Amino acid sequence: MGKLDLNKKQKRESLLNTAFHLFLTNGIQKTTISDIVKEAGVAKGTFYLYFKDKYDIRNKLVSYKASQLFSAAIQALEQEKIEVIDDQIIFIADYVVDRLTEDKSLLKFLSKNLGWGVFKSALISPSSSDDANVYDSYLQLIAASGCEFAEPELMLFLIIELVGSAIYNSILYEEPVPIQELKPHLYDTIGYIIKSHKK
Amino acid sequence: MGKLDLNKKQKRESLLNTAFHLFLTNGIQKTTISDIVKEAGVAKGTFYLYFKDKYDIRNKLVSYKASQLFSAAIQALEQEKIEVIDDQIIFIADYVVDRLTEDKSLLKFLSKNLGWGVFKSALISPSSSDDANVYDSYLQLIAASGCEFAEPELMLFLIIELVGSAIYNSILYEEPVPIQELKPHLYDTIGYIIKSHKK
Amino acid sequence: MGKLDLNKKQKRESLLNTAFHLFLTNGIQKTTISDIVKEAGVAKGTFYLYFKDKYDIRNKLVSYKASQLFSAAIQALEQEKIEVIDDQIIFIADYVVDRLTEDKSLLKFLSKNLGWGVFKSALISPSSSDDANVYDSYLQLIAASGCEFAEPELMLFLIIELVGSAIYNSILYEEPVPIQELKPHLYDTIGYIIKSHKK
Amino acid sequence: MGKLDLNKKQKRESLLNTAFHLFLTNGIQKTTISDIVKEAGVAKGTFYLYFKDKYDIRNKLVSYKASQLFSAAIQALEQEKIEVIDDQIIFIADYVVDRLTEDKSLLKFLSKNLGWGVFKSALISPSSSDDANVYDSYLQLIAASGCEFAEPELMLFLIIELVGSAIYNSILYEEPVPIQELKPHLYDTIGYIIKSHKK
DNA sequence: TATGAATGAGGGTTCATTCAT
DNA sequence: CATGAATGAACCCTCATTCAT
Repeated sequence: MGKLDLNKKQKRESLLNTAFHLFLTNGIQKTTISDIVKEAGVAKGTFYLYFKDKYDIRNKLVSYKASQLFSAAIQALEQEKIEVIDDQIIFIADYVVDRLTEDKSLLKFLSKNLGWGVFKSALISPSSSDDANVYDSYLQLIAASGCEFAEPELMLFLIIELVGSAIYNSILYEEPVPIQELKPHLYDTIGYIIKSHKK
Repeated sequence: MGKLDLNKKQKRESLLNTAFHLFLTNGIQKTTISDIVKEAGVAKGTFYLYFKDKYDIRNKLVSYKASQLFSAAIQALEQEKIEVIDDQIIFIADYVVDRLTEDKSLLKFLSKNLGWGVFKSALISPSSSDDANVYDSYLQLIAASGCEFAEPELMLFLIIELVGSAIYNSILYEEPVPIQELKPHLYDTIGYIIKSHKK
Repeated sequence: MGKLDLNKKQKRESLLNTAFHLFLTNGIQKTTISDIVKEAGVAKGTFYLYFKDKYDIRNKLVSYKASQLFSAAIQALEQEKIEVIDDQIIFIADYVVDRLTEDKSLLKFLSKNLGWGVFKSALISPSSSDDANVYDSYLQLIAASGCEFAEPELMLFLIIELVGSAIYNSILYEEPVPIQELKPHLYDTIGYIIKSHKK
Repeated sequence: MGKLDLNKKQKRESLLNTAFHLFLTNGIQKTTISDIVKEAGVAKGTFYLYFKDKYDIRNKLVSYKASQLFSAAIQALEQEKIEVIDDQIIFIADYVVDRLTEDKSLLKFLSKNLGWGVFKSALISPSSSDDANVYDSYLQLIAASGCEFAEPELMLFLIIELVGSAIYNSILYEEPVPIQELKPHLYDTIGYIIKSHKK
């Protein structure tokens, strides 16, 4: 990779990092392209060499951050010796919940922008080629579980939607209960969803 | 009520209706105050006599529309002879889901703006005094059910979040499955959540 | 004076007092008619029954307050036993300076709006008929002094302009020197102006 | 200086000239940014690349014009063979008064906006680096005069305030006397102020 | 590739004034 | 006399986007 290419990559990275930082701090609406390029230290026109507009860079960030989060969860799972698929999935959910409890800005950012559509496309075709394909890992877990599931995709969908939307208020506003109190009910329900999908 | 007061109420209603219509058609971001007043047939300054800004009118609409929707569901329930609390709640959920399936614009509008916080405040203290207090009705159902529930609020929260977020993709994009296919799983899970909260 | 007339007069007074208070607090530019009527407790239309616009009420206030200030100075002079005209004028100047040092808001208000034109018309034809004619009092002082002055009006003009503009920075910003330090130079110069006008 | 920089400077100048012209013609309050950019032939946004708001451009103009005026007076003084400091200062005052008598718009503009604070900062730190420091020139005159003065700054302050405020009505409204009639009294008083500050 | 000055439509908001009640 | 809802022109300012360098 030549020096110029490196420079190019650095500019892009700088824009991505800066945008992420500003999105978390001030929200997407209140972040302007001017803000991003000023903090990234590049000229305004340069932004348009790499991204179509503000929402282009947002989508790329959502994909990247979601992919990163789930990859880390799966890696952590591999360190553990959890055999049962039910427990494996709950472990991943718990990992993600904990991570988002620590990083509330990330929670806000992902919750507001991560629908099932973005989620699937993000995890199936990760932005960087060397990133793992998270959805594949999920299917492998299922396959290796020894159980058969009627509709694994639907099952994942239900879990994701339940968790994704319930933790938002619980973590940010402790409403209707704090996250630690919510967890048992959440994981209990996840357990039921999994069980009910087993053939 | 004098003629003037009547006129005032009409202006307000006109603004609310117009704003609702434009929010559904073009989205909130792309709807400007100019658009609203132009279509409502009032002067720009008049808007500011009734609402603080665009988000004030949105919040009032969300409250009003959500309250309306759930009130209708509860009224419909009263026409039926459903005894068991589990079935009553699922009936309400089903009524709401059907209504939102018919009116996808309303689905979009409410889904994007109706978090648990807004939801509760909307249903507990409805904007119009003659509106029913939906949350009270829920508590009455619980009380009349003959069962005791550990945490009825948390139970409702889980159901609302699960349904509210899952139906969005299913209705609008038939992803991962169309709503008719999703329903059995959804109501099955709701049933489990209710059961697990019974003392 | 009938009850209705009294009410009328009260409304007018209320508007004047409120406007004065708001002009001092927020400045004239930033005071709106809405602010005035809201604080005065009358309807918006009522304002236009008494005053043409914001600048009409300002002019009336400037006249009134200036007239009041100088009348008080002349009254205070009459309590003293000062014989010489030079000392009499300096006494008046000193009284006014002290009063404006205490009430910096009044200083700002008058300094910004009291040119020689407004000043003369204010003091020659006071708003209320029972108010003293300050300029007449000045001429009487001159007449009673036993001295003859070449151009008493010009003399007063020079004194007013010198004092009026010099004390502004001195009182408000202590620039270039605090008012107590400025006074001797000021009164010394006034003394010279008077002396040089004596025939 | 590149072509771009030149263009930039021209835009800025164009805005300054246009604003000055409009401020004189219509007053500052009634001049809008729209007016300025329209007449300057640039886009609205361009204004904000060079100035913060209307008052920013006004302050820069006041500084610039005042600096220009006094520099010219000092240059004119250098052409003359006036030895005595008293006469030198009166020469400068007279030059300024004559200039403002010719250009009544400039008189209005400076009188309304040139307090002692603005004045000093304008003349001590001129906007353009190649502009003379007028206040320094004044101090040099004092130093070269052979006299010692107790408080030269205070002396200048008194003269400036007296002249600055007295000529306004005299030039514009010939009140209480036309400027030619006022001059002898004015310069007489200035002479006294100078004399009284000599040690 | 990279720049950043320039654009200008259009956003939200204010407020003096009117007039039917 | 008094009201205050309604007006709507006009304001300031932002900011995504372009394009000559």
